[in-house]
Amino acid sequence: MSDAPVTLSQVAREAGVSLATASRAINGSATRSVREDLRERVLEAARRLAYSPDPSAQAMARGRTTALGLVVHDIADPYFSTIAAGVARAAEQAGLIVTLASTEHSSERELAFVELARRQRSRAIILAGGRLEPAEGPADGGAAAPSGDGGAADGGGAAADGGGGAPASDDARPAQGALEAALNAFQEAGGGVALVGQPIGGLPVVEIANAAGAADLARALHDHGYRRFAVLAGPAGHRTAADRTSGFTGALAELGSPVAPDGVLACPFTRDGGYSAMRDLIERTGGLPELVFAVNDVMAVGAMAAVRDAGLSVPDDVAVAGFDDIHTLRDVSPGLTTVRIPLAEVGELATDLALGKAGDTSTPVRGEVVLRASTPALFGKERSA
Amino acid sequence: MSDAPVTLSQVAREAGVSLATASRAINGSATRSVREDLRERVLEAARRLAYSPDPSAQAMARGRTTALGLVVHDIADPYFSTIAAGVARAAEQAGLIVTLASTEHSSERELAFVELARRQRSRAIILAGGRLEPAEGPADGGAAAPSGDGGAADGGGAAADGGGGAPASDDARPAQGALEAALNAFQEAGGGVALVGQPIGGLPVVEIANAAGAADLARALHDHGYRRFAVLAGPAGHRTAADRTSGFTGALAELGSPVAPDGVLACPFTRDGGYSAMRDLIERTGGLPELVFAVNDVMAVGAMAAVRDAGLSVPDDVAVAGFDDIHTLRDVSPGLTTVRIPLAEVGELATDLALGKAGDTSTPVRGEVVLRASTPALFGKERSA
DNA sequence: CTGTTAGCGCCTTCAG
DNA sequence: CTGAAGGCGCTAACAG
Repeated sequence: MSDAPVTLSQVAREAGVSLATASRAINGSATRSVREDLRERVLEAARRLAYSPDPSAQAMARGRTTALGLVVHDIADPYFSTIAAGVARAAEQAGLIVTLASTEHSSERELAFVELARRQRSRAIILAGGRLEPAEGPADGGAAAPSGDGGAADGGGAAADGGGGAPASDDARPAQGALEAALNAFQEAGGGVALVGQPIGGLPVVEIANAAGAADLARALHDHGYRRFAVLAGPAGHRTAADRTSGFTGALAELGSPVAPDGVLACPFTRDGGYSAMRDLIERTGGLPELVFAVNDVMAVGAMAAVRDAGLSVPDDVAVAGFDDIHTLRDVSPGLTTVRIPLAEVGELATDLALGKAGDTSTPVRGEVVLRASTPALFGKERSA
Repeated sequence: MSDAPVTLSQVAREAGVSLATASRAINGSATRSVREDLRERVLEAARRLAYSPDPSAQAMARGRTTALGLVVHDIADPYFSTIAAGVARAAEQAGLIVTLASTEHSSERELAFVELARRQRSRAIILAGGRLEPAEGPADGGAAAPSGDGGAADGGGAAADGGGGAPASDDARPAQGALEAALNAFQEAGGGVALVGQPIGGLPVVEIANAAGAADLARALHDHGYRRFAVLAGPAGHRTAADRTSGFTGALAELGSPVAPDGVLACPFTRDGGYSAMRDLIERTGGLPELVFAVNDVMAVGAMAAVRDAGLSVPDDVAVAGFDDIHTLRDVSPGLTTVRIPLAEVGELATDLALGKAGDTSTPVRGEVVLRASTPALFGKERSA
């Protein structure tokens, strides 16, 4: 069965019309219209021959592709893969092909992909995940903490959502600037852009109300009777982490239960980061706080593991809360209190935004506090100091 | 900053050579070679102008794209997203762009994507995820079981918005045949193909030793003293599920501890499937088995949730084991005994295979049994009958 | 309303 | 070894 791809001209010949007519019949030309019977004949011929247009040719002729670029830090991370699912769905609905780029946290790759998208004339590009401001490596605060079993070597294979922003420092600025420039160039070239997380320059962004969500969480926990908190705050310079941290501590300060300065621990945005930070907290003299808020679920799960490994219990010895409500983690035990972010919807929203189907700005996506067993209500009972 | 993409001819002009020479200098023509100084000049000009070829144009001129199609059932599923991470890495290394398709379990979409890949002249295509053998729908054994919190619906919500396709699928069988045909056509058209999971026709496949892994697991558990088992077997007709089930039960039969026929429960391949099947098992008269093997980790986690919701404990009342060793689930408590499949490597392997860099056939990927706290060794102690 | 004619950006025979 | 010319499949001005 030789299967040399069917071309439009073959369809035209089969239908007995000219190439142009066939083209117009198939993708309803905006300007010219085609007589009904002819169009029927063309469509019929196309169907018979199983014709399907060559995207590359169309792209070249039209000057723009049918591709939507999606760049994430790590597609294996549930945070990103859920967003990707939303993007995939919306893209398909829009008749676009999504090209995936998993940068593995390299901002160089990220930049390269944006440029690729531009010269490839992608219809739009979606950037999920934040950029770190300071140098790249130092974020890794503590040593990786292996869990009981020899886990797969995946050090960072955890959540690393959002995060970007610009700490007023002047170092490491170039990468950020280059990215912004590339994005702007892409946009000027007619491409749609959407960021997920925090803004860069004035580019369209699906903002996630990190601070507000964290503040809501703080208030809910305070209502539950918690007063002494600690925060596993993620790496310095990580915008998402910083927003969640400040939203949380800010709300508590207002409630009169401020978090002590040494109650805010910097650590990697990963499972291992949460694990080691929690371990440090446990080993510290002075006792545990009543509740530890990890700025994302994956870190929270790492923290819970650290608690268990220390022979302690969640929530009896310390309560734990996270952020994101990663679906795959829905059944950890005890159930993890968190702030649910509708990640798949965020992906769809970002797609619409990038495609200009959602206005220029989108309303920030607000999370919803989900209280579970990891943070039971405290009825007057106090914990050891 | 107007940024009309730089074309090759601009580079040629800048370098003072002809278009042809520029082309040859840049992508080292196989036949003709270019004088050193000229090539230098061209390369220099290209660099200065930040030239980068237009993939669409190249694709059209060369007759093949630089795209690698990856089609998975659901990119939000950690199983697939981990494979995707491997594919993304290998593809980047090979200089290919990966186009992602998340079919949401619709074999029509799957087929459509394969055909898209063909007419789009993708360099290669990777299909991950098992196809169902018999009919499609009946797999949905039990009703979806919501967990404590109102989680996102995850049960069967799949091909709901299938659009208005014509394909009146009588008995899903044709879909399988059509898929195979499409894949063959793609291959004959010069594209590389790689499947992940089980074979289809004689196509290249990265096989996962599901039966062997499950058998290893069964033996390990038997060594631990377990004798009475049940299996949450996934949907009927699901090849992967069936292989894992038969591997497990087969090994046990050999060991003299066969699983009773009614100890094998069909259910969806999802978290909710595992949950409801386990609930059924619990509500059944006759008591629980010592250990329940769910054919994948996500189901196992659902099963553990069901146990907890029934006021029982894992592993005190019943031990649970899964399959895959999903990284994100590494910290569930108690630690889940499972069979580790190096999913990211599988993705890389599949990419190499599809690109013809790994021979025609690959050796099956063998899993590794990982024993954790969900299946403690049984030292003579018996459980209620 | 339909057909003819240029290209899109690049690769690749062909001459020179 | 280099330059000129043709064509990939399709769309979009132009005629007719």
